[in-house]
Amino acid sequence: MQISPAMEDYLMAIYRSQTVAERVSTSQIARRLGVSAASTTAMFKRLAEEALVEYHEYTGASLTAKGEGLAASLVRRHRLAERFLTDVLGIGLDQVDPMADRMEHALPPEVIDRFDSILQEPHTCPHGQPIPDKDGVLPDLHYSPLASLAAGEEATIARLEEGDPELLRYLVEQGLVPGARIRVVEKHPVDDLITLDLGGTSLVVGQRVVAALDVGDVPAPRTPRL
Amino acid sequence: MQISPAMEDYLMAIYRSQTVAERVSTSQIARRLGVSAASTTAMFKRLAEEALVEYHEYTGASLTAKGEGLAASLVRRHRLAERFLTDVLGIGLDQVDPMADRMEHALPPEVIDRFDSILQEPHTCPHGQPIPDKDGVLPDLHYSPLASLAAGEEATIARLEEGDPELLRYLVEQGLVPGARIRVVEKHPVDDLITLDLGGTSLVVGQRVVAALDVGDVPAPRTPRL
DNA sequence: AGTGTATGTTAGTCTGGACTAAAATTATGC
DNA sequence: GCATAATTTTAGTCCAGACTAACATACACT
Repeated sequence: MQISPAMEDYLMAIYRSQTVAERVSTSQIARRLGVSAASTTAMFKRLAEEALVEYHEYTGASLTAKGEGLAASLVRRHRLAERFLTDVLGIGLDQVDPMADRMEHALPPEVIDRFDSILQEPHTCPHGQPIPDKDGVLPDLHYSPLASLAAGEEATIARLEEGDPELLRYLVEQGLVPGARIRVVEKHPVDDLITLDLGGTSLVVGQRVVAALDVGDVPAPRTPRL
Repeated sequence: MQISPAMEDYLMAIYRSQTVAERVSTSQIARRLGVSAASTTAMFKRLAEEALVEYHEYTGASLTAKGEGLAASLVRRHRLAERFLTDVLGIGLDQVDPMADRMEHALPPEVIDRFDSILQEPHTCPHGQPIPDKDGVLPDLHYSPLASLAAGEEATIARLEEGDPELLRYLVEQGLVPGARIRVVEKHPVDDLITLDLGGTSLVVGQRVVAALDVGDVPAPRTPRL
């Protein structure tokens, strides 16, 4: 059978929800995709028929090797599309995720390959999420959470969580994007907030909003070669 | 109501079939889209409900002003996508039409606008078909059919018919693409064939296969500005 | 261990877009 | 001008993918 766009959406959602071969629940995926739990159950069954997931009633599903390979290539496609949108077309970081959601199902493999080489084989999307390589292997990026930094420490922003579009728009507006250099001014353990200095301006954010990278390997956009 | 991808396909097909406000028949569109006549009838009705076409039973449909405007923007999107695929990604002329068919429904307006400016507002697709401008107005390109040339005359290829993928592949392989300079060696009126000289090699083609341009305005690919 | 709440699944429905087969209409050939 | 051919429309079906409402299971707490 053919893999439909809907099946691709579910596969990606499972891939992104599942940490090291854990089962993923119906409601988790339903929430992530904005879909009813009943629809998710139905799709879990279809995916199980295709041997893309292993599904056990009432206890969730996990990707098979086949499913994981496919999902990795779909995530790769999505993240390369995002990189292309920002780096080549100059579209804002806060706009590319929904655009890539729309576009990804329609991008032929040849186009993805061209994106990859034009962008010089990037290993992160513009938000800092890792891009699986052609064999589905994720680069390991050893980021530290912002919460792990002590007051006074400096770091380079490496990744933003993609969950909340509203929040993302705000962070981009404030300049808190991958590559930005920050310094921790103060930590507020009680309410889980943290005060940052960002090139002179000061900013208060949640400790889980961004991930910091404390080594020199900044995933900044490179100039595409054409 | 929303315009679905299927509706877009039908609108484009009608737009491309209809010469100056003529009615277009059910079977014409069915053939073009590879779909049954019954499906086309059903869609004509849906489009009529949206005031995108004027539909009269048994005698066909024609685009309304609203439908024509929308169709023009869809054709624009398709042809700009093709130009992008050839000029920026370096994909072969004979492969881009089906790719653009897949991609077009998923390309947001912002992306189309970026394509347009990166490509420096091209007025033809890579096959030489005109690209409507933002107001839906087609550039008039005054090409002469190949059949109109006499033996000995020279011309620049301006357009290829997109109908037959197999034929298109062959022509591209032979180098008979927009921008190529040719000379008519001999005309065979009986079997409707014509012998061309193409930079030293000789080639026999049908008289309606390509359109020739006898002025200097060659729609060659330009270097994209980035 | 039993019971209440969370979460999951089943059953039944809807919609868009395709199909085939049969009926209706228009076009064509003699 | 009428019979037949071609085209178009209708009627009925199917499938994917969503939904809601009702039922089933699992988990958590006393």
